[in-house]
Amino acid sequence: MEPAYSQAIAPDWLARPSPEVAPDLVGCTLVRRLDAHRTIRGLIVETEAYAPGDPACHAYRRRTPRNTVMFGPAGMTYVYLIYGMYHCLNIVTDQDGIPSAVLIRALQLPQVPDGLAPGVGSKKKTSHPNRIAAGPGKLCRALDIDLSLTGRALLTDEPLWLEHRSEEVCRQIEQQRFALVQTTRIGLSQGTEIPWRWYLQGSPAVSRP
DNA sequence: TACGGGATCTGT
DNA sequence: CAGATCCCGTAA
Repeated sequence: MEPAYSQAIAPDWLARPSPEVAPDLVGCTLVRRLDAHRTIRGLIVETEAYAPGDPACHAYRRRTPRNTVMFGPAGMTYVYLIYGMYHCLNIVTDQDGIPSAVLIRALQLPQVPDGLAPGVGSKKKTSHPNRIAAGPGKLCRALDIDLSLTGRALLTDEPLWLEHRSEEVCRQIEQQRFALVQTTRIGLSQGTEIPWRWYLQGSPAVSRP
């Protein structure tokens, strides 16, 4: 039988302003279906919000071919290429017509996905298992996410979907065993003062504590 | 059509 | 702290 947490998060739950959704997504699970036999689950431990009026948002100026999915309804993926070599995964949020998204910045993986990490250009040392998805680019490399996965619905018959916090994670956050920390976002040249980054304090997978 | 910057990561 | 590496937004 299906465990309760295998139900995908519904688009309605994501149809709120991204600065509300981003902290709520911390502690939720991102699921990557690679093929019929392989599924990767990662605990979301770090997110950032991007919203209208925000100079760091890709949709700040206007609608373009790249950012057009951000203008659509919540519950879709928005993947883009950065620095010619890394991909970043966003969750589209808020009402249809309001361009906003949540960047998934880091995952805590239960185990190293077989044959995927640490990527094509493998290094001498294998990085710490808990840091294979510690950062938006590393996360996409670990889960084999590229531009072909942009504009996809987050549903269980799709390559990617989200699941709500487990009872255990809820308990740990409520009891403040995990503190949800709010800070400024990383890697920006504009909007650097807006505190729209959240992470689980104490998680070894956070990109920059 | 041309140009240059970017929500990153790694090794020095 | 520099380099890799390429898509895409902007200007011309």
